[in-house]
Amino acid sequence: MDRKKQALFEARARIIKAMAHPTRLFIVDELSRGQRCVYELTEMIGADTSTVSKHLSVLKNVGIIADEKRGLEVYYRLRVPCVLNFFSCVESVIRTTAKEQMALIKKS
Amino acid sequence: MDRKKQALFEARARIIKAMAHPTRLFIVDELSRGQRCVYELTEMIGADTSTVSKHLSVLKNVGIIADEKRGLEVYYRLRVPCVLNFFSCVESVIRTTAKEQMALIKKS
DNA sequence: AATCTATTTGGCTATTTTACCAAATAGACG
DNA sequence: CGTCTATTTGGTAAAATAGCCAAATAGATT
Repeated sequence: MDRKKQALFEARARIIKAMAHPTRLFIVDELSRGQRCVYELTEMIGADTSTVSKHLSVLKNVGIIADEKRGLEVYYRLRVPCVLNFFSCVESVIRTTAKEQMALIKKS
Repeated sequence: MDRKKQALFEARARIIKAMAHPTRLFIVDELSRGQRCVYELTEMIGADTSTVSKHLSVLKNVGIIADEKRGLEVYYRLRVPCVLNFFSCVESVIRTTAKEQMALIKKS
């Protein structure tokens, strides 16, 4: 694998890694329904504000979400909505696995 | 966030996390072009065989790839090809970010 | 200017992930 | 049977991640 290809896969991994956490997936899902500020998300998630803020910055750093300050609150929004497509594929991985396990159970 | 919703996002994160590594993205990409055995992948990747084997088992454990032993070799194949869709979205995240940075440079 | 509010940052610990080496396993083949 | 080959597993050290608390910031508001 040459240096260029390596760099490509590293760049891709950085973005996918940003999605690879339940809380951050929740945030992406929630933002797909509109802008939310930090304390709205914090309440729904039920973690420390600082924790939520850090999750938001992970998503922001790779460009998945964007923020905008309005008054005291900072509102976040989805910048690249196609990340929602991840979900349908992920569901299909889950379904495929479930189906196979079902088949195994029936056999035994 | 209730327990059920939490579990859903955890299940999804587990699958996305399996993709969140450059080497594993390379493997997925390579397997999209056909079955490969461990030493073929190891050669392309240029890491220890045991390292590659472990990456393969991460992908296999969540059901993204499947294996089949033939003779001495173990052949791996993509079980849920839709994971390739991740790439196009990831590219669009990269493109969006790049465009914005370009705009910033022009302004200054 | 002082204070209050929403958010971010720094610091710390616990946990997880990764990579390599060495050793174990599984099966093919002389 | 013993050996050779491809792969997996166990062990370990280094690095990355996640969560909380406390402290710092940035702006509004009085």
